[in-house]
Amino acid sequence: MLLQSALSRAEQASERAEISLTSKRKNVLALLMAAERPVSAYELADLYREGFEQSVPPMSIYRMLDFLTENNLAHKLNSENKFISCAHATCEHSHGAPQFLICEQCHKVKEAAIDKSIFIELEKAVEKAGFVLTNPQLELKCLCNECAQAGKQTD
Amino acid sequence: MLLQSALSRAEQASERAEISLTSKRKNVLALLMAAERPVSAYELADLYREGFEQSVPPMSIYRMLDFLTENNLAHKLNSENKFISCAHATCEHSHGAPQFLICEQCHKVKEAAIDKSIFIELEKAVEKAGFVLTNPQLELKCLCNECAQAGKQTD
DNA sequence: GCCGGAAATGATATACCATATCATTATCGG
DNA sequence: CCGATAATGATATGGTATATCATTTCCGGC
Ligand SMILES: [Zn+2]
Ligand SMILES: [Zn+2]
Ligand SMILES: [Zn+2]
Ligand SMILES: [Zn+2]
Repeated sequence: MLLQSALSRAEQASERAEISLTSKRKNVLALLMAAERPVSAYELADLYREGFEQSVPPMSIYRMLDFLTENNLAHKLNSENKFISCAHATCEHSHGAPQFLICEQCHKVKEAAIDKSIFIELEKAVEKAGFVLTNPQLELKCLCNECAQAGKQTD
Repeated sequence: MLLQSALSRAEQASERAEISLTSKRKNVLALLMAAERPVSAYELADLYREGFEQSVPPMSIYRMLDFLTENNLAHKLNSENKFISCAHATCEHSHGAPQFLICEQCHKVKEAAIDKSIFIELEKAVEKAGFVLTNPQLELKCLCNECAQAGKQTD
């Protein structure tokens, strides 16, 4: 079961991060990991009820998500109003500026670090325009190869 | 009055674009231009009532915004759930992939074209990850120089 | 000018996302 | 055990977005 392996991964992450990952936070993280796609806070509340047979109010989910995102165990996709587990939640990989490739068709998301050279060029361009980059997170609307392929056939 | 000059600019834009820019759409565009910052559809409904002494339901505002964004006269900032007039609404400048620098402090926004070399590198990186860039629009959380300066003093 | 279809707008309902606030419970060192 | 702090629950409310059907406006053909 996906949830099972996600749980053990969340366990590992919890041990690595020296932070108070309570059982509910861990469960929310596990649900995010099992989802493998962005989910909303309200969806998580539903998933929690179904997966753990306990009702958790959305308000609490939001707070747990705050915690998880502050600790880079999860991310918020601002352009989607959804959340996703960090691709590096289970490795010690230090967390740089993330970049999300979002398939507009199947909503699969791939997280990667922003390419170093791109990052530097971006910073330069921003500075030139009279701004300072503070919280770089790129969310790029794409098609995954599968969906791009499928699209071509029906064109 | 800002609205007045925005109206004439909207007029120009309307003439340039060979599209059916109705008077209400033009008014919404004028309001966006006068705002000079991102505004929500519901804010626009309020502004419309105040500015033109006529009540327009949010639903209609959304539709007019759809039209304006489809024709690159306005843009939606997906990460803010707000709308902004296109910086090139009044020039014949063909519209490439836009990039928005958003001041997290004062919410000023600057629109610029994505730097060509950055765009190419982005496309390469995306392709390498098994995706195809479809609708490139960068929304970068920044501080404008004024706010960055102000921030330093109070640190 | 009248007519009929298409486009635009209005009206209403509803779903979904997010936060504010106060109450309650869990946790932990002393 | 106590008191402080952190975490969670409960409730209310606000903000954003869409679905659907009704009405009006616009425009070309007659
Ligand atoms: Zn991450
Ligand atoms: Zn896909
Ligand atoms: Zn533009
Ligand atoms: Zn600023």
